[in-house]
Amino acid sequence: MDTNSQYQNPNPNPNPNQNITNQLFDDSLHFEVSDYFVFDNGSEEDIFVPPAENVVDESSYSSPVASNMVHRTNRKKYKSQSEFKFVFKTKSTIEIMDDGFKWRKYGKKMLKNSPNPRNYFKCSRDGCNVKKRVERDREDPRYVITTYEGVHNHESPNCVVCCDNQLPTHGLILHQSSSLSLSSSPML
DNA sequence: CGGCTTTGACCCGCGC
DNA sequence: GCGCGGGTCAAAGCCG
Repeated sequence: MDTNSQYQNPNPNPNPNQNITNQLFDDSLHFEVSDYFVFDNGSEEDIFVPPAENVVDESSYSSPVASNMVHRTNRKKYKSQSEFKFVFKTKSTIEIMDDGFKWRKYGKKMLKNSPNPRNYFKCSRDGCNVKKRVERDREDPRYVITTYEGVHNHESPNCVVCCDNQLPTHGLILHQSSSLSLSSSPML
């Protein structure tokens, strides 16, 4: 992995879908972030929270600790693990959006009671254990549900604007690559 | 040839 | 205790 090239390339995503992504965004931003949810204990698995409950709990901002990341030797912590989690739902025609970070896909799973597969990604940066899950809303396939777990310990390769007035540690970040990312901690 | 995706198998938490 | 279901691993194949 040539990590240096990531930082030089404003659009590091090698995914073939990237071409589609850029095309879509060039074509009048066919997506919108509809909802987002923040969980800090990994205790909430049901991401289909009614919109009225889409409240960002300020307690979630209490300094996410990277050391809570699951070590490979302690695999299968699952729901009991305590690490930062951020879920948001996006109205999009594509599933894999470029959020500025470089992800490696490591799994795909068909879920029960859902016609759509769930895709599993890890941040490909060495030492960064952030994970991301992407799936289509089983109730409304027009929406893509993205779940971030963990905290990036590095800066996004192509961060342009950080709007963090209301989200002190989880700012929305716009990228040159035409989409957005959600930063779960102060960039290190 | 290196990096990435795919995919089947395995692992383990949780509910019954 | 058992089975189900979700998360992860890792080998194989693909692609630039």
